[in-house]
Amino acid sequence: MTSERGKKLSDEPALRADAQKNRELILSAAEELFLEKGAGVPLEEVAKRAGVGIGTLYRRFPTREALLAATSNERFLSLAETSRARDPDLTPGDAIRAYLEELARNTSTYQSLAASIGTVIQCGTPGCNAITAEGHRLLQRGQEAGTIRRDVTYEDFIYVVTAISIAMENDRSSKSRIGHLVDLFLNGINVKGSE
Amino acid sequence: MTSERGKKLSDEPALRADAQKNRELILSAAEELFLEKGAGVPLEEVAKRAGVGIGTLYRRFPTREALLAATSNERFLSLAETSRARDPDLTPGDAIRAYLEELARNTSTYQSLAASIGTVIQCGTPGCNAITAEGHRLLQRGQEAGTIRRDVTYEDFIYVVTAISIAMENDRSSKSRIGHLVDLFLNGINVKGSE
DNA sequence: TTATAATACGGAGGAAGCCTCCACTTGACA
DNA sequence: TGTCAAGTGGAGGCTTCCTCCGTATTATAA
Repeated sequence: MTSERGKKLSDEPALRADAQKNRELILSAAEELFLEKGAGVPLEEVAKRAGVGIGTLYRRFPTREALLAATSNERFLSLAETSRARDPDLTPGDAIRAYLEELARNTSTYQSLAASIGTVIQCGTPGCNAITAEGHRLLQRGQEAGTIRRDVTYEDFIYVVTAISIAMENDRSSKSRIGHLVDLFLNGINVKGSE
Repeated sequence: MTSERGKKLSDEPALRADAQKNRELILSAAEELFLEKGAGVPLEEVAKRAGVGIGTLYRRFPTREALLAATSNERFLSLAETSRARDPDLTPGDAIRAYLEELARNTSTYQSLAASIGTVIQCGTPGCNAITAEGHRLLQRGQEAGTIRRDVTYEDFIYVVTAISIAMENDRSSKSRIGHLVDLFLNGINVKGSE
């Protein structure tokens, strides 16, 4: 729903040592449980596994999305980094293909994350910012090269990732369909039906 | 989640008069509240507005999805009917475009319906069956005409409708983007980038 | 009609989650 | 070592879900 909370910009006053430790306990408990039971796992269960009170969890991560963004932070950073690194070797279209496939695969890491990935990705963590910036960059590059339709927006990327991730959730066996679905979209956004 | 419940096939033993009346009271209360407050409205509130007990509501509609499918029944029937009727006047691609746009618009009728439309549409009501059959028909027609890629499935239609509807919910201003997003998808599933 | 059996009703109540609030504890720093 | 801002935790209030079962109503057979 909302997404204006969970500001994780670096104007933060630096955590006290114990708080920092708890933050990390919460993050690894959350990571475990999201993997085991999906993004909808009761937050009380996360707090319990982390060995902290529920109040502590909520103070640090005011929303579930903030916690999801935090546990995804490193994956997002590395995804953006990888994308930037391989960029010179690929055509604009192939770079976008790789980006979308990885983002979709990533979103399928936690069951039930799909529907909220659009919100999560706006949480303002370094990872979220990096991945968003990289997406914009790839899109712009593709459009400047004249191979991507001008009316495509970055939001379209997110919609596609959402659709694909939902598909993955409904049919676990279809991991291989990520490529197929990205393909359809790419075929759609190309200026000419190249492929 | 599950979707095996809520069988609405006509092997039902016919409702008693009072039960039939209550069923209708529930349906109109639900329709009102879904419109006012979205598909996530508390079912107890629906029961209250209908003037029946919560137990009665659950006996008639074992899941929220069953209730959603029931309130959508007539819209689905008419959507399928309309699609069938205009079919001869349109190319296969345009018929699919119209179908997807209307289904997406329809799904945006109730706020928060998007995420579960895939489940709702499998509930087995006459409307659900009609709309599913029509989608399969359109897809097959397009593929036989050679204008739609062979590797596209009906599930792809549902994923796209889901993603578009989620997009609508996240960004109220983008009602007009339905056409754009359907367009990208269609451009993608065409054998050649026709358009 | 009336009796009776199958249907249906309704809402109390237990379970689960969410999130806030605040009395108490602890770390940082002078 | 004293001070106090920062941090803690979990009780408790709230919402929603859904089941269960004693009571009530309808259909039908006699």
